[in-house]
Amino acid sequence: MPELPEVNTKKLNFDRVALNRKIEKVELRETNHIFKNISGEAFAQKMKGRQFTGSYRRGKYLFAHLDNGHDVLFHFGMTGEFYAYDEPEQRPRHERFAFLFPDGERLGFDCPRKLAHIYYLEDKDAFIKEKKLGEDALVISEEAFLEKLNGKTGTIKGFFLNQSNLAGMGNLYADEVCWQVGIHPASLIPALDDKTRRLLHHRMQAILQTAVNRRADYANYPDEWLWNHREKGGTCPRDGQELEKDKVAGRSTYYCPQCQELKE
DNA sequence: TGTGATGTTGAATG
DNA sequence: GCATTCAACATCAC
Repeated sequence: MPELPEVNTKKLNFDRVALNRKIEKVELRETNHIFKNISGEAFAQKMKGRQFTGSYRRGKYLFAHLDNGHDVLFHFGMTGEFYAYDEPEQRPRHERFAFLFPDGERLGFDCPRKLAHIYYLEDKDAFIKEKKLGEDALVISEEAFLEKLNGKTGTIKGFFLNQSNLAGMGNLYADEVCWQVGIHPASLIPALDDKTRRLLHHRMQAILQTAVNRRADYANYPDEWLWNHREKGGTCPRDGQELEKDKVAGRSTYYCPQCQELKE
């Protein structure tokens, strides 16, 4: 689930449930590997009595601002998810911890694969700098995008996946952008002309904005996108060719062998 | 039963 | 420093 549009939807849910409510306590379940720079117990201690006052999404990261000036950082990995519920028996199966509010409602953080990361940050800007996290893909200017591409020698897909270039693109949206622009995901950046580079930026933001507007609800993505055809035996919505599957930049990649040109 | 899955990181390699 | 590949993290679905 969690690329930029999916995380944006999680932010909406988080804001609706958690903002400006006193946190009675944090309930800890099995949290191995989840908390990165703090123990679960210390995290629970710090949360007690606090409130979230706002949140900020950058790429796939969600920074939740606390009333003491610090931030809780959520990264959802592959399977992280918020669930809000009122009754204990509604607790999701792989809940790692939950915020309990005074009226008894809970916001649980569920993560079967434990690939999520939670940080407690006293200085979120220092964290962003340290991680070299790029600008958010939805708002990065064309100029900054071109500047990031400048001098790179790898594949365009690898560029999209590296969060220090820009933040928020993941495997599925990267395939979608390449398909819509009509270039093979393994195309090498030096071989891309200026027009193609600008088109990549434009299509990327159009796709992400549409996905955000549709709340990352895949069933409502346009059928003329690659998205809902991106599977074994799927065919290209443009020309009906059977899609091919390969590994590019170490990740499963779908593309149309007929209408996506490999530039190298 | 084995394989791969929307992510990140670190190690090893070129 | 850059880019790539691999393994690890742990569980589920096909």
